Amino acid sequence: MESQVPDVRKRGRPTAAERQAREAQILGIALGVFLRSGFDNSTIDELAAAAKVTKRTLYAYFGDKAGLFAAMVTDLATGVSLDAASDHGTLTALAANIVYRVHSDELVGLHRLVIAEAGRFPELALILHSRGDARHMARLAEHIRAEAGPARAALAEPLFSLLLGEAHRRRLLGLAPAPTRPEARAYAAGAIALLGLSG
Amino acid sequence: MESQVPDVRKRGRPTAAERQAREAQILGIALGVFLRSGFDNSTIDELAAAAKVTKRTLYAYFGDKAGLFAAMVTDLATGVSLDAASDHGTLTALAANIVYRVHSDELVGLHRLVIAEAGRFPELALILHSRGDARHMARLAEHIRAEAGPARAALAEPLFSLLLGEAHRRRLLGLAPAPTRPEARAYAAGAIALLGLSG
DNA sequence: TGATAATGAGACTATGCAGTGTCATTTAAG
DNA sequence: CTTAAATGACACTGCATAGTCTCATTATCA
Repeated sequence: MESQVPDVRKRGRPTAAERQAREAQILGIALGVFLRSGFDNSTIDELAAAAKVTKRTLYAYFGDKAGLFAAMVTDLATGVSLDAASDHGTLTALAANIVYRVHSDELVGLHRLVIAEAGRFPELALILHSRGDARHMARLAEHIRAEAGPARAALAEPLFSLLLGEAHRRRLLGLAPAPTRPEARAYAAGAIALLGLSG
Repeated sequence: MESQVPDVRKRGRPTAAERQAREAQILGIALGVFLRSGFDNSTIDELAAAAKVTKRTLYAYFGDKAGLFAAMVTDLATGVSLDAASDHGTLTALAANIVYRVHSDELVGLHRLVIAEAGRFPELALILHSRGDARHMARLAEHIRAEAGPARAALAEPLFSLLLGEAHRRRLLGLAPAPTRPEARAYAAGAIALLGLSG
């Protein structure tokens, strides 16, 4: 799975751009490792090997294991909020998109990690929530305001809860696979209808 | 916190009843330890000390650390379903009760533990879900059938999702304290009204 | 009353792993 | 061209901890 990582193992001083790129690549790979094994069961050696980097470099970049983990979560949470910038279309389309993303293996895994380590890294929990759930609800509120009037904007939160729903709890527990696009669409439409937001 | 544990440290062969009682007591104490520190960060020595028992006894009872953890979750999940047997009153009362329990420190912590270890102990996730969420939804469905007709029994699942809602996600992330009884009641009433199940 | 199951106490082993130190090597920067 | 930053390679230390072993002791059960 890590075999397609370009082995740019090099010596000598890298340029600023190279260094930044390398850091980003390490974070991406660390995500994969942490998702597979969790924080405690991922070893520094494992992380270094997967990223094709030596331990020394990891420590130089991130200080320690916790630092690497924090950097990874922060980076990913930021990315999550960014890529959600595709903000056109109907409420239903937006909702379907949110369902699809929030139930994805990647985001469910990230949630699992942060929930598991919420005691050790409380600030990461806050970051994840504010850049994830809170953002999604804000965008839902905007769309509801536009399509159904400002009076109903308060329905954004319950709608979001329905978009996650029982299915998301099962996802967190590892009891169900990620939904397909059509399934996500249907799920979203059902939730919207239930709250009388269809028309 | 563990100081009120009766120090029944004894030698010699216990009666069958004593042994069973001791086992139950160990499981209860193990829950507390695991909730505080998580699975990986709880040590066998810590668990043994808290339960006022030697390591030997723990290994004799549960085989290994994972066995102790599994026994604890199973035991607690069973207890959860049992104590929910107070099954009278209105739908609103039932819902308020569910909200209160599901958002409690104990159950939230248990969920956190099982979510964190879902990879290592998938069967525990299933146990927790079937004896927790699934049971709650079934009881909601019964009450809805009785109060609003069988046609609306399908609303049990979305209702349950609303009863957890954003608040529960914040609980899992450690971002909010457990609700008080009145807060739970208000929360439940709001969800029920939203789905038009009030009258 | 004897045989033995069960436990306490705690030393002991084995292992895994975070984090550091050393040295050589390469290359960006000035 | 010179200097020093950055990295690879990897040995090494130190610690935490899961699980085992030994021995003495007590109480149950037949």
